[in-house]
Amino acid sequence: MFNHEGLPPGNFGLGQGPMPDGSSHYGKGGYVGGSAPRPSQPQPPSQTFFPFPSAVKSEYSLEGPSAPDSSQTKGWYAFTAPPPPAEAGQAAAPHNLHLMPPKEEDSSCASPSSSSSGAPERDLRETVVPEAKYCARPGPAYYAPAWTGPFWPGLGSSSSVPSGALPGPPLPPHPLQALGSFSGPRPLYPAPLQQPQAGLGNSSANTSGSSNNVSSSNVSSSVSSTSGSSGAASEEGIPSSDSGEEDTPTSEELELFAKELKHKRISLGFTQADVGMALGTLYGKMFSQTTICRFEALQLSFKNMCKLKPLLQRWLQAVENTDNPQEMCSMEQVLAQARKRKRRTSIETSVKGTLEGFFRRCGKPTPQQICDLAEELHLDKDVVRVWFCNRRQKGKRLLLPYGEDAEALPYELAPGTALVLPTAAVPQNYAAPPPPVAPALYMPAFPKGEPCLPGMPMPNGGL
DNA sequence: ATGCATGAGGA
DNA sequence: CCTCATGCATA
Repeated sequence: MFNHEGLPPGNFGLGQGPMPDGSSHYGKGGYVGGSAPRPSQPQPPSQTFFPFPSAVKSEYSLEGPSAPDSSQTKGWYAFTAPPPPAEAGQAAAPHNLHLMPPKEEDSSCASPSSSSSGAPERDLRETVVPEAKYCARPGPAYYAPAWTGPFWPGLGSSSSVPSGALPGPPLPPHPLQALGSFSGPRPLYPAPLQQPQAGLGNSSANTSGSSNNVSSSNVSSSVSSTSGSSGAASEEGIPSSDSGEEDTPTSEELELFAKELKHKRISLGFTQADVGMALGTLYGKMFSQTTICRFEALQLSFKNMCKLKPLLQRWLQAVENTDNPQEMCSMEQVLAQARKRKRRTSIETSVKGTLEGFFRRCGKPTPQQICDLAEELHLDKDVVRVWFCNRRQKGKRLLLPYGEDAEALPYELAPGTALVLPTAAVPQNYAAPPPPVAPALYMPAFPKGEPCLPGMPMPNGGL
């Protein structure tokens, strides 16, 4: 049963790739272990590597019910000691999973027998943009710290960071010089609004109105919390380069802004991570490269885009008004939360195909179905559940043209109509409907798309 | 750039 | 348990 013949395609060459034996990437030397690119010699202070407190043990003992499959990763990051990959069994990779429908009935949602077929989801993604744009950064930003609050290195200024709550260690002064690669060090930080960066609790912005309002003496830039209902309150102290609407911008405006942002960012030689950190200095709320990336690619929810836009807008202005924008971002994240995070599971392509197939038929499987599916696929139930959550989330992002009539795009398509999800790096244009990109069909058209289970609430309606 | 994960908040 | 915002880790 375990024919794990197929190594996940694509984990070779890539420098940091996982082990070629397909045994997933657990080992990876561990960060502590030292295989990590620890700068042994003087290096730009970019990547500060912090030693993980050996104390951090995973309280998550893996051992789940399932044996380590090539595809799963049950382990939690135990920084201390990467358990030997029980490769032996290697099991998994149930290629021929017949994914039986849940014992009981349901032929409704299962039986994608034909599925497996490699269904290369987006693995063969086209654009592997060689990030030439990512300038001067030696490497990926490791560990974006949980935004530990604003920190303005050089700025002796008032930066009265309301750090009252900042538990984190004081950030060491940064040798910005390293950035020399850029123009040159110089004081900057235009106007660090030091706002009571409230919400340190990550939930800050979610549904409820975010509380990021930058209230500083001068600019009361409003981080319009478009999110909630509030929205009001914003004012425009900021003459944004392009549309400075603080309130719900239109899709086009967002799109435009995203482009502008990206363009300027690149022009100035900043990485997305830089920008994310810069936001931290300006607002106290830092964002990861991921988020910035998604913003630029318009891959966030409309609401989210609206929320972030003001922040980014302000950043743009800041860099534009300063002599040395470079420094605006020069900070390094210094530490990370050595938190235990479940190791990222690497789901095999074939398995993904199966999941995808299932998803087509049923975007919202019942817990039971999830269980069954998990069993079939030899995956953890949670992994499957999360997969569906993420898939749904992705589906929304991709299918919804933002704004209004989004409900017209149900997940389930006409039977037989293989949905060509614009999965790839299709920058979903907010305004214009994304052009039919290369047909990235993952699965052969399915036999039939039956509705999910009887009581299955299809997501579309409830969007 | 994107896949999988986490966690707050909401039923 | 879901949605949503977000991020680490990876490709």
